[in-house]
Amino acid sequence: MTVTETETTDTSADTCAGPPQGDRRPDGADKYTISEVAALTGLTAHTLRWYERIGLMPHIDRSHTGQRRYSNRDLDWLALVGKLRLTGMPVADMVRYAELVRSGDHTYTERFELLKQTREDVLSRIAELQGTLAVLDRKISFYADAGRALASERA
Amino acid sequence: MTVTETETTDTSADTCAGPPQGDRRPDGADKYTISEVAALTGLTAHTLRWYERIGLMPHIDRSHTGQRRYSNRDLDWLALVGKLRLTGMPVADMVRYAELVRSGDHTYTERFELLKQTREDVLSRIAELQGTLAVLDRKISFYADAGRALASERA
DNA sequence: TAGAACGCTGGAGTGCACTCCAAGCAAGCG
DNA sequence: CGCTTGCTTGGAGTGCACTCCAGCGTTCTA
Repeated sequence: MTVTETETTDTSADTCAGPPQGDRRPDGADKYTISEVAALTGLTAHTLRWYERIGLMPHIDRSHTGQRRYSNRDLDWLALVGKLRLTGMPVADMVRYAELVRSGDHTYTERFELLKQTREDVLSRIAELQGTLAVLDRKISFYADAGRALASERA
Repeated sequence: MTVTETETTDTSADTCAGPPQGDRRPDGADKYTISEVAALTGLTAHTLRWYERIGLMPHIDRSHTGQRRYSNRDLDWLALVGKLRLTGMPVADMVRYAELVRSGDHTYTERFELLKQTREDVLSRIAELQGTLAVLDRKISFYADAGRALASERA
């Protein structure tokens, strides 16, 4: 048996997290221009082309005149990339992940490790941010008290 | 009444969060060279000088030969800056905050607002990261399942 | 007192993630 | 047909946050 999926069935599940980017065309009629994808993803056309150049995107279908035509599959991939970007993962690492996906099923373990590592990173980043919240709250309440003191002084 | 503190009594409280950067000299004997401060904060000497240049640090005391001599107060400030940096606040905003502190007590409200905004930003960043965790976990369990399937196939 | 180690300055360089530019082709419209 | 709009390319430019360099002076250790 071979697990017949390369980031398709589960990336479409991925999109259930994130903004309700609903306006998609049905599969088979899924041909988006670069500017449509830009509007859908919030990335610029420049960035989309750049992602392709650096190998973060698979090669995108072209129209008979050579213009890019993105598919729902591409949109799914971009949604995942968007999530990974939010984790703070460097672009180079995302490119590495993309390469693993392109290389086929035998890279499952490596992808698994990469994602687990990313998960750890996210967890510690959250902890870090919660640490800053504590400091922020202490300072905020200091200034709130100072404000109250000043107000009562004026009264 | 005037609240007689300019980021001193409460920044020393701030340091209770963060790594146990204990090896401090007592007040009065608190003169640190730039490389000591670098070791204490994890910043490079370059960065410390740069922080000063851009106005993120107050002017640091100098020895009779013109070398920087940092005080405990400076260390406290650096601890706060470190925390703000962890929030992802841009350096320009930290400089703005530093300017407010230098300008005196009448900027309390503005500092308060800035910190509250930062707090909001941190909160939404945490939420964002938790969103990415959901996606990561889904993908990780996909690969874990795939790994199990492959293993049972070999059995 | 020699030499290593540390510190000073202004300014240039680095790496990342875009971001923009110029020049040109292609499609749609009045 | 001309005009606008959208897309193409390789390569150059931008902004941020450092990071390093050259050339010099100072301070510590043997």
